[in-house]
Amino acid sequence: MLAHSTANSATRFHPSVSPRVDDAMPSVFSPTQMQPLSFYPAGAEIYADGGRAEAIYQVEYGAIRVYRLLADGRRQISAFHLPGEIFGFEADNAHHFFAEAITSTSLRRFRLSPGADISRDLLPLALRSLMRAQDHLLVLGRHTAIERVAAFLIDMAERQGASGHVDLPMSRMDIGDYLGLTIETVSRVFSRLKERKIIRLTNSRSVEILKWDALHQMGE
Amino acid sequence: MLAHSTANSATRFHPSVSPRVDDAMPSVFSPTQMQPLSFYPAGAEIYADGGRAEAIYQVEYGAIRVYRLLADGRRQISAFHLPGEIFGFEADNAHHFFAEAITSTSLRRFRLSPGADISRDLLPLALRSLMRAQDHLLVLGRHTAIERVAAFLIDMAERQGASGHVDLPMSRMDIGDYLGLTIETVSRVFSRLKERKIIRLTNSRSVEILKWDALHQMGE
DNA sequence: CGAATAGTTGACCGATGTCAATGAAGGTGG
DNA sequence: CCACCTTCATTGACATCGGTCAACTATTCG
Repeated sequence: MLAHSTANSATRFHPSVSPRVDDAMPSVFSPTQMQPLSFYPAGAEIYADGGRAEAIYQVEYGAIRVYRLLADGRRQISAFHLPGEIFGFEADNAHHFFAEAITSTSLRRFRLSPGADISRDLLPLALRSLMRAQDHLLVLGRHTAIERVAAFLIDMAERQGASGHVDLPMSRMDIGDYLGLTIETVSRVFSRLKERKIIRLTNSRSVEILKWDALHQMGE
Repeated sequence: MLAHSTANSATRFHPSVSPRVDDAMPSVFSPTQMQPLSFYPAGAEIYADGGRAEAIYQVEYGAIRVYRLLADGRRQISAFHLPGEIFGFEADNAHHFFAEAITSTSLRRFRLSPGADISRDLLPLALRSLMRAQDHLLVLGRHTAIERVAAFLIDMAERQGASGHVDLPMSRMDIGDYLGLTIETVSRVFSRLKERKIIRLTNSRSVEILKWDALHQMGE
């Protein structure tokens, strides 16, 4: 029942810090708190369960997975994060998750200085994160395999601008560990969706949605 | 695959409002925002999906279930709330869940006036709620039936003071809809735990934990 | 006391997991 | 640039956990 074999083999990588400030992505925080960008290669660890939580992160480009591990290796990915999205809040000052770069990724880091009160900025982000987690609870608790994959594809499509084309930076194993399925089941569901002409795969990481309505019907 | 048959039969009940202010339960909010108590009989609706969200609630006594419904009747309970706990935050000003009293319940209601900034008070509550949702994600995504029930019992025990005795105000169907299982599976798991002398049932709603360690081993 | 509701138990079934083989894609060194 | 190797994805055969359907029991509420 090992969900994956290389969970702890993620390269512990000291991120190189760029002095460049990219202003293309508007930040939710004041410019005074602006931080330089940090780069992480694919698989690099952003933070680990048990570490001190003293910052939150915004994805500049690339993609992040945030997950927990059980003692026997089962893994639950609680969220993926795409460009513009902010992650890393905790209820106390310790991390309770692992966060890793899925592909080559650049992050902006915002220190949470103990004095400053940024609850006004943080609350809407925390609430959005809560809503997303609760949406995901419904998927994991009450959706079938094909419904889970449909919901996942719709979500990814919407977060990427809702064009017909969806990029999947993550592996089948990542998708399985996000949806509570095995890689085989994820793969079979993709095949069934292809058969039914609901999606088309350019390659295994690039999906074209052909029947948006059919997908919506399953996914929610 | 109907998860329950009476989801929408919850009595729409106009709560009677008591003028009494109970000061036994310390509030997280300033006394000026103190509200009188509202009483709800078992099954009464606190709020419904789609309604305006203009308050949050603290349980005085009793128990609450917060859930979503799918079109075909499948239900996912995202949380139970016990005395002292606060629920009802939303990312926008609309509810995206149903909330019902499980047993006869009393709530304190805190209006969220549009002007006042209570993000300082709300943030830690929202973060705690987020953590709980993420804990539950792991249970639904990667735990077996027996592990789910074990985790549930541990959680309920800890929230009730972690003595050996656990009160379950909710039905087997509620537990199933919380854990992503059917009532039959929940019942069978309880029986297996009884067989193995890990728990004892005084009656179906009252559990005594006999082997805390065995339960912990399964539940996390 | 009787009816309705909730819970338990059993037999069987099916969706998804497991194990294994094959195919496709991407990275590396010659 | 190609050949090899490694990793990832797909597909098939089979096993299993939990769901479904049904009968029975226990509890609660008129």
